[in-house]
Amino acid sequence: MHQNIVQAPLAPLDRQSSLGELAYESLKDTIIRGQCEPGTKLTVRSVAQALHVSTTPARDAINRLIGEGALVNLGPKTVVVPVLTMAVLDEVTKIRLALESLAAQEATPHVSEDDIAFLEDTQEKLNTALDERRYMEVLRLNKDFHFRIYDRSQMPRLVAMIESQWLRIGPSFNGLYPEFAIKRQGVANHQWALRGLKDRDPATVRAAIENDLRDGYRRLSNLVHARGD
Amino acid sequence: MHQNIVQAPLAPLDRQSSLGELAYESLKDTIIRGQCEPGTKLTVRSVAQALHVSTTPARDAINRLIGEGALVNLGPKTVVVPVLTMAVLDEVTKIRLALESLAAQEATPHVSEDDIAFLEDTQEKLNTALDERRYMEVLRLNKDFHFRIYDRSQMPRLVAMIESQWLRIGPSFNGLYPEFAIKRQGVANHQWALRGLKDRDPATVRAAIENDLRDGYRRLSNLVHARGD
DNA sequence: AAATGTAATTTGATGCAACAAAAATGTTGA
DNA sequence: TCAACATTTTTGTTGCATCAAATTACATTT
Repeated sequence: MHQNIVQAPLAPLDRQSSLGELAYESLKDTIIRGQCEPGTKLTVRSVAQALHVSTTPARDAINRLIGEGALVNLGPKTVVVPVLTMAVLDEVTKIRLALESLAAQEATPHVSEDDIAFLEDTQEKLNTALDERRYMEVLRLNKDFHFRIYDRSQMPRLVAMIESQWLRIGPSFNGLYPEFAIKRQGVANHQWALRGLKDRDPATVRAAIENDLRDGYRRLSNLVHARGD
Repeated sequence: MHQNIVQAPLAPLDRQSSLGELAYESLKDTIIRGQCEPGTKLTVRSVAQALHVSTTPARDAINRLIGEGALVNLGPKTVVVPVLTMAVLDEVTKIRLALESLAAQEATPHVSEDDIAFLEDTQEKLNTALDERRYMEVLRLNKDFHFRIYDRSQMPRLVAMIESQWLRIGPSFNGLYPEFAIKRQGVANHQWALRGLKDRDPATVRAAIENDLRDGYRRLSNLVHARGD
């Protein structure tokens, strides 16, 4: 029995860079969107078939995602999209607090007028999307907001590490409860961060981001608890 | 012209788990020991030949190490052991401060009597090795000391992230200047950390580890600067 | 000599087949 | 009905041939 795990939301795989790279991007995108229900088994051959490539690029993509923690190796022949447990959420949150507050703090001196304009624009769109209950877009805009700041830290390795932490949490919620991921309270934190950026005050930006993460943690931990029924 | 890049210090590759896993461990060990001079090109075929495996496991190992940042992809067909620049050292140090201070702090409440005994024993051996100028062993013992603490944080993902930061710095010094990596001042920091662990005072342990990292940073940055001649 | 163009070689990527390990399935016996 | 066993299928791993791209070596010209 061949499970067709990954089919609908696949990019057509235009040929630009290597197939392994494209397979990785496509698979990652599918996972981060929550299109693969956590717990779903992934096999080399099913991924290869879904992406219309041979086993080698599929294997590469899976291995890479395992390395990032976006997939986990349960048994000897079972890789799955991990189900977020309370223990993992706690650990990832602590890691995120350490990394993202560092990025926010380091970014502050390097934020330009253009960055501020982009962030204000993004926040406005975010508010609109929130009003109109377009939650998937809210998630995307929220990510844009955060990473525009982090990018300015000029610490590319740090940004990559932060991304892989988001990749650990996203799959369990983005597809299932997008409406819970962001709420009104997040807006206040973003405004607070924007104020800190304009004032070029790293401590304020840091505090605002930390508060944003803590708020998010509370909502997510409620969901994890609720799921235990 | 076939450069035999990785030859002497290769483990014989006994067959226990997958070849890819063994190739990864062997190659990683070679790199971390500084046996591959930074800047050295690695090719799939040369690694495969050195490890007496086919190209597939060799490719897997290289890809995995690229993912971890232990190897970098310069050109389209050139992966090298990265040469540590000042920019990278600065970034990695900031990341390490964030991650390792978190690990030290979280570990403190979970440290047992056995852990303390191990740490004191390790520190004693470290002092001896330092006196007898067995610097490679000093490096190993220093790593044992730090990671025994970090392990107790009960945050396995965090520990893995810390390890990959060590992997970014080690290759450029362990093989070249092992005598500079640890000095007397490190001893005081370790004793300070031990005191904090015995008192179960997370703030002290955290401060001691941070100080240890900062001392290490000063020494390493001197080396990086000196190398610019 | 230095620059330039061309041929030979090296190299990563990719697909594929074979194999052994592990699951899944089916069957038997109580 | 369920547990234990045997069989079939699935699956990751590994090695290898092929191909196109990239690098290197070399010859030619200025």
